[in-house]
Amino acid sequence: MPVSAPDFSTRVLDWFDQHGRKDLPWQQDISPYRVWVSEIMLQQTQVQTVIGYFDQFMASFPTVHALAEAPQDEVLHLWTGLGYYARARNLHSAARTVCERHAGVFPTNVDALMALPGIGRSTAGAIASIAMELRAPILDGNVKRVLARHGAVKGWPGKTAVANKLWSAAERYTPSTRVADYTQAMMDLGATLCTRSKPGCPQCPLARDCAGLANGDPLAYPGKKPKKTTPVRQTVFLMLQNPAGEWLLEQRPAQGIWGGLWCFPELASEQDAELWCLDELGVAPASSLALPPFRHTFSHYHLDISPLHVQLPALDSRVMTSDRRLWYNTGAPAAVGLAAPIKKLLATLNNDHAPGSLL
DNA sequence: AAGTCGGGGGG
DNA sequence: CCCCCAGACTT
Repeated sequence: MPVSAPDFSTRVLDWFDQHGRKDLPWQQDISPYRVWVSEIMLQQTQVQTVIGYFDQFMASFPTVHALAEAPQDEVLHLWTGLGYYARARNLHSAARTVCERHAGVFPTNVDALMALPGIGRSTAGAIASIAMELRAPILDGNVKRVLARHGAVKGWPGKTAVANKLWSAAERYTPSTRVADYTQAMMDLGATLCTRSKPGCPQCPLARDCAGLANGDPLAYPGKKPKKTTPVRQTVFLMLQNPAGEWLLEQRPAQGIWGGLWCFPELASEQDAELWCLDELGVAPASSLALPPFRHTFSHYHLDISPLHVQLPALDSRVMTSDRRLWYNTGAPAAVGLAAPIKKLLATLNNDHAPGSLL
């Protein structure tokens, strides 16, 4: 039997009042700007991870104007390690749009929010409901799980037909009062109670009419994404160090992996190192040392990285004629974005400089 | 509809 | 190893 929408939302709200989280950083001093930044950071990223980034980002860019006026490198710097860097570039771009075309005020309807880069239907619904008390549904990973179980909606939500059913349920149950609390409640319910592998059905306010539970296998919902083999790619990180101890980094193009971040030059093979140095810098390496290879895993492929540490002789200043190259000083790091394995390698080598190290 | 885009936490 | 996370965008 279908539940009446008021009954559904009332039970969810009552549960939230008693058990929901209300002390997350972005739940304080709620504003469209703060909610927007948090929702972008939280896309495909767990709460615990975002907690380590949100306050620092807001301290650096307290207003949408501050964000709009910041250099992109600084935005990416504060995003380093969060992943999905297009989110940061889109956030920056959207901040400029809000300032230049909306006088610094966020639009107050879902369609106009969705017109901003990086804001899709679910994020627009979250901003509208949480920050503006507008009746707008969301459908993030948590809500998908709650609704798929409650309605026994079969299939993987990546399929349009399945997503449409879930959006329909989300729309139906979203109340017109206390929408902000309801939205927070549904995400919280999915994140803390209706979890992927160990749902707390006995404590759930929706257990009474949960079709997935009644079917005897709530874990079957939502359907799983079809898996396929992840390919392995190889690369060589050319870790060039000048006599001052600085590292040569290059900025990656905006499109593709690690867009806009700064990385070591990449080679197809260690054999290419000497030629690269001669062609690009006009000098031959003073010495080189292969470091232990390691694997970096993305969502869609593995990257086997072979770091090659190369010491350079003194060289002239022609190297820096490109604004997409810089000498990175780990003692006084530039405010730029670094890919996670680059950051890790630099940290490792710094530690290895401790007394007794061979490096 | 399928592919791309990170990094990390938990089982 | 596996799964997927307060998804959006491009092709």
